[in-house]
Amino acid sequence: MTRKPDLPQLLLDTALTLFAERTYEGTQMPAVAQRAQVGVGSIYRYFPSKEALGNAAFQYAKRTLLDDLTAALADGGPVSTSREEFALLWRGFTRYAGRHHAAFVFLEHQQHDTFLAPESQALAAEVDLFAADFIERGQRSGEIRAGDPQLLVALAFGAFAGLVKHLRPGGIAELPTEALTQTEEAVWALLHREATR
Amino acid sequence: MTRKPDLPQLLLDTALTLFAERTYEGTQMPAVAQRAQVGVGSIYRYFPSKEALGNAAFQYAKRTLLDDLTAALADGGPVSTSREEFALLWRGFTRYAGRHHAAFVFLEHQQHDTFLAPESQALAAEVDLFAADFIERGQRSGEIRAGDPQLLVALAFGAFAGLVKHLRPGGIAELPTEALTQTEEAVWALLHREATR
Amino acid sequence: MTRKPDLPQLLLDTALTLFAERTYEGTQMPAVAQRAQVGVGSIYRYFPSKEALGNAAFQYAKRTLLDDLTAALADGGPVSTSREEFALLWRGFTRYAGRHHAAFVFLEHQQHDTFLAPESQALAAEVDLFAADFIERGQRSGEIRAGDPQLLVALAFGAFAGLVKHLRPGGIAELPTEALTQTEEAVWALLHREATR
Amino acid sequence: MTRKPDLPQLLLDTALTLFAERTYEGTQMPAVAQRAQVGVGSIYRYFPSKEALGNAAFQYAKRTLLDDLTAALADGGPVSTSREEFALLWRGFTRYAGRHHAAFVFLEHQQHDTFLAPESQALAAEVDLFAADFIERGQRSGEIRAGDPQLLVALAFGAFAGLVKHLRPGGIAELPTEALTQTEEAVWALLHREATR
DNA sequence: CATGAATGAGAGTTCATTCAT
DNA sequence: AATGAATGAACTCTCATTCAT
Repeated sequence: MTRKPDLPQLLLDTALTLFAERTYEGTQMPAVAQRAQVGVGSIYRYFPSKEALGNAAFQYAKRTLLDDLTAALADGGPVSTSREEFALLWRGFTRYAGRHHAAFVFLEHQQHDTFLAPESQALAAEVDLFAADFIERGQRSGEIRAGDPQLLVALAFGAFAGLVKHLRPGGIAELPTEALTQTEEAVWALLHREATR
Repeated sequence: MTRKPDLPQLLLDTALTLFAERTYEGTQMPAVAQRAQVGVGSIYRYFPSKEALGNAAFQYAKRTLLDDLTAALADGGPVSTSREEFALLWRGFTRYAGRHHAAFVFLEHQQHDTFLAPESQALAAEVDLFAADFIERGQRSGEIRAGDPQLLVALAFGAFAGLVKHLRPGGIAELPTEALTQTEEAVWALLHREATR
Repeated sequence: MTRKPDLPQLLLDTALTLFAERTYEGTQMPAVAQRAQVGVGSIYRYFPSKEALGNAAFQYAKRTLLDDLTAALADGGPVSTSREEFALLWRGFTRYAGRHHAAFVFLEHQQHDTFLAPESQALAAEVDLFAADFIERGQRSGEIRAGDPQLLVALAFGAFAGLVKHLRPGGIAELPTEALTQTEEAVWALLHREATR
Repeated sequence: MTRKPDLPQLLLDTALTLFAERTYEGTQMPAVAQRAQVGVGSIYRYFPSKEALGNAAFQYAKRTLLDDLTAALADGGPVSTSREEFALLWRGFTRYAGRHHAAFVFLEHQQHDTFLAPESQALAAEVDLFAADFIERGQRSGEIRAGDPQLLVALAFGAFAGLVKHLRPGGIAELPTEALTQTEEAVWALLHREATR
């Protein structure tokens, strides 16, 4: 009975959706199975435990985000300013939040410490470093304001998360292009070096 | 046997701490009891259910935040610009995040829908309206950039939340004053009307 | 604060009422206290445990029944036939069921074994013996049909219990006199020696 | 892991046994599970709650009784007198009380109001109506004494219940045939129209 | 391979009982 | 003597995990 072409992936997606909706701890394995139209036992063929499923989902979400951001930079061709690079990253973010809404929401849940394995945490750090690198380069070129790069990442990322949370449940797709552009500029202002007031 | 001077309050604080640490769903009633040095049954004398405790904690957190923000404005004396008002609000926020760290972290958890009663949601909306009002006035005076006020609130609030999350577990108290000022300016830039780029 | 003239008795009555309404096991000590307008602790001043209260209530109910039956016989003056004696007993029963409705209902609950002390069981047996004695005398005089006296008691008592149960919640007081007389005759027919058919 | 051929039925039987022994409220779910040699969780696969189990058991008991009575009448062939019909009903009762002793005892517990759903109560009424119909026909033919049919049912049913209660724990099986016949006649006398005294 | 009935540790909740006031 | 807040064992119910089919 080979019904599912890629069961592990289906399970990951389903889990992500439910985790986003009701939290990791608030999601039951039978619920995942039911939503995926699969028997409970089948989950355990691919993931040894709920914790493993949670970590796999988390890692999948983070990795996909990293891929989308990297791809956004690569596809955008060479850029000469941080503002231009930011535009590409912004596109990467919005694309990711649009296409993997549940994944993004899940990543933004503040509390993963209960089940996150060191490996997952390392991956999370990788994304942060990727963003911090962008900040640092911008600071060196004078385009981005001074300060702890990680802190600036946290601010910008937090603002973007606030945006997505605010738009829920429709997701970022619902926002008109104009408003999205305005928002992009606001977040860039957060990073941009400029005498304010 | 009235040992605890104010058990309901103690329970609220304890619950908030644990909710911040491990999520509402990840927190067990016995754990709350143990942390509060109380028997499990005692919780149920004051809160009819875990859900009730969760809502009470949420409302307490939101109300306290609203109070701190209101107080910050009132104590700051009359202000003539949005920037000045923002400074007062910023102080209100940092004070709140410093003193009620767990409460702030809990409020920033993205997923409360599983247990939040309408009453709690109404209170949450109240805080949003309070902030939106500040934005609208700033927009009318030309100091704050155009756009949906609620969305701008979401951005600024999200940035601040990102900051607090980043600083965990030490909390905002650990941040040097200078860095805090820089951060304040960055978030203001997010809101401030000014041609960027 | 001497508010209650006879607290133990009040508690017994209250307990009996609740036991009748919701079973011994279904009745909580706080519920008894509340109904009696007393603090929980006060019950424990007079009854060391719920079990003790249950037994005391049971014994009180049985003893009262025995008293009422005995009194009915004594007050009725000397009787010469079993039928006459039965009439007196019937009056005793109806009076008891009318005045101590809760007590009667409680006694008729089939399952007391979970909490009944040997002492209480002995008292129950005493009532049975009292009734069996009446049967035996009637059998010797030829007025009451042959058979195990205890079994006949069970039948007659069961019929009466069925009556009271049927009349609930109004109790036996609601039954018109005529119907009550008919019922008395039916139960007597159950005992009376006569070739049926 | 389908070990039990018919787990729901097994659980119903087990529950009935324990309810008869120690009351609905006095019976704990783990006790049911243990007696049925099953894990606690398994009960909840078939009955959503203790209350549901209680109602299912009650309904099963009542329905079985109704079936046995109906069958007794059907199997007995056509009858011409109420006395003959009563004999068949009596056989139905004794058979039921013999084979489903626990069920019968449970049904005779006076207090089911705490957990009985309207549906269960309706079923109970159905049995009463069945019996009342027999009474009414007998009254019309002049064989059964005058009076409220339901009340007469209550009397006769109560007497039979008293019998079963008296015979516990051996049950009706222990009673010698002769005594059983005598009892049948006594209960018939309760119903039969005849000048008593 | 996939399934879902079965399990039992553990979560939420109740309640008999105690004891400081 | 009376009270009722406090307690925790025990109860009802849930759910991650297993395994016979």
